[in-house]
Amino acid sequence: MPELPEVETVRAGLHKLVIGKQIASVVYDTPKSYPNAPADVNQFVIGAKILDVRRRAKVLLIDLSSGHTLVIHLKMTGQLVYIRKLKSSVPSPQSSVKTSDKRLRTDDSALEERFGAGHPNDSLIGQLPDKSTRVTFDFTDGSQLFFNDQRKFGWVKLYPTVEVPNIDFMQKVGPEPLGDDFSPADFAGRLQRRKNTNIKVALLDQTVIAGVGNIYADESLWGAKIHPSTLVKNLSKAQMTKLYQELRYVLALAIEKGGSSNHTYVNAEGKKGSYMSFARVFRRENQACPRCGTIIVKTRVAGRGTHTCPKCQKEPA
DNA sequence: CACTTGACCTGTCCGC
DNA sequence: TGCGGACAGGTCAAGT
Repeated sequence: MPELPEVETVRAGLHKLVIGKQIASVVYDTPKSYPNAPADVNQFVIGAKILDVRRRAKVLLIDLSSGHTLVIHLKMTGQLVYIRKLKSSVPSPQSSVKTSDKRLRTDDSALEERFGAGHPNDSLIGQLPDKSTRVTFDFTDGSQLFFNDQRKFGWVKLYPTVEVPNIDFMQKVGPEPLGDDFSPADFAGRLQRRKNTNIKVALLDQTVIAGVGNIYADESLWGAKIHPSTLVKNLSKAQMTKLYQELRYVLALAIEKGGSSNHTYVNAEGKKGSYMSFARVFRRENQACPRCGTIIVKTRVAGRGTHTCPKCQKEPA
């Protein structure tokens, strides 16, 4: 799920929902999900209020009144789901339906039904925590925030707020591609760090540019008519500028659409993203290229599933 | 060094 | 219907 637009969507949703809330208790499954000492969690999280929710690259930063910050990486399958407390908590009739039920996962009308009334996540009351829940934050007003992560790659970590800029990751990560001060020249300059590798690898390298993952790498390369295997050093200045424009375009569009989602994904506000219906190559193999009608192919570049139009994106010799 | 591969996990899908 | 294998939107560590 989460690349820059998805994490930004979660951030914006959380910002609306949890600022000012006070954390009453925290439950987590293993130290892997929350690698701080339990004593630190007790001292700096319990009782603290949420001051701000920020994002850098694909990482979420939740600033607490204790002077500490929760740093959260969702990796492949992480979600942050907020559930408010209902005045009278009536179990949803849907709650008896297992989430493994295919109809619930794929049928939009079922999702509409689930998210129809009140806060979109109200119908999840009683369904969380579930087996994917790694961390649960209980707020003093009875509402809850769940960190769910099927594949257990993600993590939550607590740092003193003033130390966050010094975290190794923060030191190394590249600039925000949507930043006002990020120019085509900056982009071309950063790419020179990886001039001997192919452009897809360079886009996915977080130290070159922050926040690009497999979806938006494929989408932007298609937009710029550049084959993912093209070596960075063989890109013309015009191609780099075009790629810069396309990258900014797809990232901004995806944020506007609430990110990408297939079936079950919902953000903190319980809304689905709709970028996938705008995707032009990603997961559209065997379908027509929207530009020229050629059948889109799926290959493997840099060990990642890669979608291209064989006509628009000429493979280097 | 720079680049590639495997590992981390669980779940789903596809072919036999 | 069951079972093995490949694959999934991310990043590290280890290997070449």
